Amino acid sequence: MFTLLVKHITNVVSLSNEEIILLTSHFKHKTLKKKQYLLEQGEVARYEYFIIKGCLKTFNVNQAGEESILSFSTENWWVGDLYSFWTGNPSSYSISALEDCELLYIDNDVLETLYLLIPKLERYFRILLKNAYVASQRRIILTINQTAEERYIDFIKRYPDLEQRIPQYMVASYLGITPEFLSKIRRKIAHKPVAVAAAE
Amino acid sequence: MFTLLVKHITNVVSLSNEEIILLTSHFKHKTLKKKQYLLEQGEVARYEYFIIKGCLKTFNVNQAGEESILSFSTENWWVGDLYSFWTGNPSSYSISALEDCELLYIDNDVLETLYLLIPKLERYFRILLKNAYVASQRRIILTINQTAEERYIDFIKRYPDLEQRIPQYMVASYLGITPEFLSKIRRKIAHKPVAVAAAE
DNA sequence: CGTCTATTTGAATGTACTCAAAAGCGGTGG
DNA sequence: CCACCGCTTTTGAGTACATTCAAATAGACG
Repeated sequence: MFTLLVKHITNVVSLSNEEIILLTSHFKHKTLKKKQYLLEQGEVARYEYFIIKGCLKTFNVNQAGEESILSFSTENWWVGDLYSFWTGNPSSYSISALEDCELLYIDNDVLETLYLLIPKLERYFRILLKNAYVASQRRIILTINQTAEERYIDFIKRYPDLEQRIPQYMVASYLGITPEFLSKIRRKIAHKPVAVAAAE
Repeated sequence: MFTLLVKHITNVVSLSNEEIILLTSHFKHKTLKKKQYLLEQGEVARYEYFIIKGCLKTFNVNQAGEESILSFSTENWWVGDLYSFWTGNPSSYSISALEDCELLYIDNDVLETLYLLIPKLERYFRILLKNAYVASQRRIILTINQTAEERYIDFIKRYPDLEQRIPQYMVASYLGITPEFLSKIRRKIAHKPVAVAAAE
């Protein structure tokens, strides 16, 4: 059950067997059916989740009721709202399952105390956070200076697997465009499929 | 010289006097004149900089030669390219001074070894990183589902001081719009200044 | 004062959205 | 097995948001 998780951590920092046992003893297992929620906007986030199987979306619903998808998360990634946990403020995001999911989760307060017992764990999360931060910086640049068509081509190149698993209108929401417009982009690209390959 | 830096760190984690002395002994001081570069796109980032005085921009220049400003940084903030340091890859960003600057900087490799001597330092940077990540998530949501006008109003409310210090065409670049269009937004808002206050 | 850079203005154009409707597609029940 | 239902995707017309290009003003600085 913990294989994927332990592998993911020890790829980044080396842990002793004792540390691995201590660490995994604090995780719990959870399954989630498609469309179920892990976190609802307005709640305070208490847990961080590691995905063994399945796919989830993190999204924000604004005052006008419009949904914006911040991210998709799949196997071998963490999901949760760091901001909410850290500040104790209600979360600005909801998280829900796009497929049936299998997760491991840990209480954020327990995690903080574990940092003291296993300092390398703090390093592991600092490094993950750094990667996530870098990726989001990249996405900002992409969003502010590329057209929707360029962003879509980037998306399917970067996440070819996700493109298969996720309905198109959600991809549109992630890209910040309407489903109608994404449909038109796809039609346009289909007529010159070379462009996608050439963009390598 | 180290007052601001030490204050900033000890606001987040408590350090002993010995730790403070050890830490500050590894920092160097640097001044930068307006328009000088701290890092050029393509270089590998070696240092993290803490800003004592002044203002800088982090930006990317794409193949077409268009500049996109990723962030502005001022007093009491860190600046540097974590991605470049972490991967050893050339940086995708340049950093340059918008005003004469006074900085403290530390070699990233030295910083990594200091983490082992002062574990709390790792916590400090993890927390900073978390805040930076959260802010960039927020900006993504803002960028994908708000119009340029809404983003501009958000910007001047969030960074009223920056608005004064930074030329308008750079604000436009940060917002991902043309300077001409920002000018038109400002004219429009000027006619109904209530909107800005009402958006509180 | 002149020069250089930043900002404003306007017209024409392109990019993306809204609204309405049609077509496609996967289940479910008769 | 087919008919129907609900949901996703596609299409098209009209509109709004944002850009480009060119030119006029305004500001900063030597």
